[in-house]
Amino acid sequence: MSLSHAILTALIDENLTGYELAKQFDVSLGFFWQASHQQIYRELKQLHEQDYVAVEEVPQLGKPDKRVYSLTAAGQQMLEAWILAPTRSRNPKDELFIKLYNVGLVPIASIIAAIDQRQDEHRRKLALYRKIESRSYADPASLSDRKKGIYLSLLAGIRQEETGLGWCIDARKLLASVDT
Amino acid sequence: MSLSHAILTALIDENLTGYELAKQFDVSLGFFWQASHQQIYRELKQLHEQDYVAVEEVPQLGKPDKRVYSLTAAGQQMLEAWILAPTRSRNPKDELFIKLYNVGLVPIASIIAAIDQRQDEHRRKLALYRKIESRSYADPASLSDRKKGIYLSLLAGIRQEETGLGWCIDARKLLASVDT
DNA sequence: CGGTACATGTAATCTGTTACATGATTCA
DNA sequence: TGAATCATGTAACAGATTACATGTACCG
Repeated sequence: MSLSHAILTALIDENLTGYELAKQFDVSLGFFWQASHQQIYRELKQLHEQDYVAVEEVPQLGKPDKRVYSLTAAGQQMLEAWILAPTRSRNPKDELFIKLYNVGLVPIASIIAAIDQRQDEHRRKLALYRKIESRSYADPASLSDRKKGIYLSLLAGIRQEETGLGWCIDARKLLASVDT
Repeated sequence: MSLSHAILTALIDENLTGYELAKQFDVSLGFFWQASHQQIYRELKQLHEQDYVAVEEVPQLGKPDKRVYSLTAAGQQMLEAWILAPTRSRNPKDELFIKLYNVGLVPIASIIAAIDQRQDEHRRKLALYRKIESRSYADPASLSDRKKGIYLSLLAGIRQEETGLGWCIDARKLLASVDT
């Protein structure tokens, strides 16, 4: 599965602890692939058993010892092979649409409330992504190759949020004609 | 979880067998919530234990007996309560972006191939959604309330695919400036 | 004194995927 | 004859979520 590949990807540039990886998965890569710390620790254990990552134990004063993970040659090879393989497309799952199939069953206000909630989420994410864009990716053509790839992910995020936001507005308009 | 709610939603208008439900989950509702027949049979068993659905066994000639499921009053109440509750937003997971974070690690042609594959998927889905739109939802304002909800789901699908398709085209352009 | 950050994990449960299993009918 | 459709399921495994568990340090 792909959590392992996401972890290996994060380890290309820097060596990280499980804790630091979990934080990475709350931002950046985490915009497109989320994982909890429990998943990450479990996955790191398995990656280590297969020698795709190496560990260095770093004792610390007053804190638990750190376990700093780094990518091995085998790990990088595995990652490269996975990139060449066909990409599995995610099956979409969105509760909001199940709710929309039930217009007429419940007061329309409750459906509209769900759309408003979604609209807020889109707005928050869009603001965040645009901030990152203007800070680090203002001139895409002059970016390094690696940054171009990351920029394209960000661009996909921006457009998805814009599309979602626009849809929320139009959905509200159409639902205004529904009573109850 | 929401598979149960998707099943109850499908049972509002018609009584269905597990097999028929599985087919529904390949189209319509399935555009936004996918499930395999194994999941559906398991879920139906649980829904029945909780009395959210009722079963009628229908003997058939030459075929295995059918088990036709219908929504109970308790099931409908449960569904209504769920619609009123806050909508959990799905954590996004898309392998393609993990691959994009690795531009520079592998020949760029392999990343472009992944984008082309995605572009095809968008095109296929878009063509399908537009066909459904022109057949059944050409005049949104005149639809029944229930159909309006379903139409909005379809509209979201159409826009998502359009956005994805546009992104693929732009991604290809930017990656044209990357060598190797 | 309470909350947040640092830092690592286990256990139980819930979902999802893949493979296996059966058997009739219809269409090309 | 072989593939597709109808119709139901079990079993094993993989992946994700939620709750539990521990303990220090620093900031206000």
